[in-house]
Amino acid sequence: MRSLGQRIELLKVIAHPVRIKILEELTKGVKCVSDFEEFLEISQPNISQHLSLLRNHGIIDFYIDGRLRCYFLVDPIIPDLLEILKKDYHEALPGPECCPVTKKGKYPGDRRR
Amino acid sequence: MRSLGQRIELLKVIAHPVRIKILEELTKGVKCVSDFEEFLEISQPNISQHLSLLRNHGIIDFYIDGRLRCYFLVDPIIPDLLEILKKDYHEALPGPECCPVTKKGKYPGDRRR
DNA sequence: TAAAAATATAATAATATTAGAATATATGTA
DNA sequence: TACATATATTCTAATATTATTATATTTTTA
Repeated sequence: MRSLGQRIELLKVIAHPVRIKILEELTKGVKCVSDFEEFLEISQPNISQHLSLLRNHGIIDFYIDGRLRCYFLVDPIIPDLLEILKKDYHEALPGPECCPVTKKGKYPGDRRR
Repeated sequence: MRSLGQRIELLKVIAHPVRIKILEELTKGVKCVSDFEEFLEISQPNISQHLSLLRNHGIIDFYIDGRLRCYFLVDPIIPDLLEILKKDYHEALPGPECCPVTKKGKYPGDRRR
């Protein structure tokens, strides 16, 4: 199982608008850097930086085709994670029924709120 | 559906060791602040700060019981997300079969790597 | 009503993340 | 071999996040 540290790392890496867009594109298939330049409105060096970060974390990889670098997804958690993030959840979780027990709770009076 | 911005916000909020521990505890049930003090090795004000952040994002809420604040989970995506993060994925995603098409790709030579 | 317990808020200093600018590298082509 | 194309790397300034410290608020209890 991923350690706590690894889970945090993964979340931090994904939690950026450019990087999540990159990953969403890659779930559809291989893309080279200049493909990304078409729809990400940031500079080429910046795109490369984000791609490197994703690669250093083992989330994506690439193969070389001439002077192109073709990136693709490697980490299988990514599609699942992206899917859940897009899913609609209508109901909030049910609140605690009544007087649930916290360690210090004694509930001497009425519960408020 | 959650907007891109909302998805990023959510990920950023969760991507912190203390906050993810708080959320994992809350999937088990209600906890008050001093319950958290027992197993998080950080100061009380710091715990409060993290709880406030989670609350401001609508991820948790609390009710008041005397001088206790009893926190509980509200956002239904959280248990699903935490579960996926812990799940074991053995295999990497299958790499691109052969010569997948990127916009600029012409594959004149051999594919390397 | 004064003291204590439980928790929150505010200000700040330390640290991490980010984008931008300049430059470098590698490969294909004229 | 010189040039153009595709992409990466390095350094830096701006910004955001974090933990710490001190203090405030609210509620119960003596």
